[in-house]
Amino acid sequence: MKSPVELTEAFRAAGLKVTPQRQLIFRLMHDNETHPTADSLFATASDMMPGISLRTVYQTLTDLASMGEIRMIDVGTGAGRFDPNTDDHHHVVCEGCGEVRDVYVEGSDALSVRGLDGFTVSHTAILFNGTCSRCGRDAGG
Amino acid sequence: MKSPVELTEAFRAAGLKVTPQRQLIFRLMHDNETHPTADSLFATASDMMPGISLRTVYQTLTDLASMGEIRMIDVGTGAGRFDPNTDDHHHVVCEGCGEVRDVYVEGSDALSVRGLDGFTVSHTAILFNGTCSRCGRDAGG
DNA sequence: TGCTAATCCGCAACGTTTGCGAATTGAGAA
DNA sequence: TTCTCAATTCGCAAACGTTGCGGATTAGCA
Repeated sequence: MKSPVELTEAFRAAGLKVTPQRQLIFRLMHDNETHPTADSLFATASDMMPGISLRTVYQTLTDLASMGEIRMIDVGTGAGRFDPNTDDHHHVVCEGCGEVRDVYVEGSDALSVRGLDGFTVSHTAILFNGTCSRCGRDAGG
Repeated sequence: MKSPVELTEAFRAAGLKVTPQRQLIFRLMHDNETHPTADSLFATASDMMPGISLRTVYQTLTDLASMGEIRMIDVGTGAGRFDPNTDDHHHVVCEGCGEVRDVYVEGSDALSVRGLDGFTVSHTAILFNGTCSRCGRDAGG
């Protein structure tokens, strides 16, 4: 995603206003590799700006996503995650703690796929499920 | 998944009872390639057995899943889907009508993956998003 | 036939997300 | 700077999918 300064310009150019709430979310999402949920981002934002509403967090995240600056991802843990990394990549989620990390996959063009007849594929997502080093250690594995 | 008759044996062997409601769901799920949601299965079941509850449908699907007879899949369309196909396979979902079809992928062993360090991967899911032939035609594509 | 644990089912509750509307505010124009 | 108006904020309620609870019922075995 763009930097907070660039996002400010982009929002104004799109006829959207730049509010203190939005600027805070710009900063909290920039270079954020934790794949936060709307709620966890809301918790962090609330510490820095008491009174900000969850509704506004959702609103701004939706705006950023529709501008292509972030991506909403679904890793099957209930709540959606938001990812400022818009490069072509995939994800691994820890079944223990829910941590999500970016995964880069190459060579998928060489896959042999059967069953897509009639479908025009617009997007492919690979989701790895597993256990992170911390949870694997804690579980005595 | 096993046949309704085999499931009857398996349930009893596991100390679970075989009720008319469960037998109906066994039949409705057997060879079912529509990847139904709990609610759509409930609608079909209600036609054949008025009075059956959504709660029982969920319960039985959960039981079947924990016995490994079906799989619960999340294709990002809100409600979970249930799949009696327990072979190693993946899915494609139509962004227009929500239809889900099985997809078989070979050669994934040859993928070059970066970012899984520290993770013990237990399951990998590939989800294709796209448009089915019907929806593509309707959209004038 | 009788016993007992398993099941059924309706209801309420949960977590996530969105619609609504009144009050507020950003940002360009005057 | 002040004005103006559309965009935004925010709390509330509701939608959605799913699960917990508990009393009434029932399958399955002796």
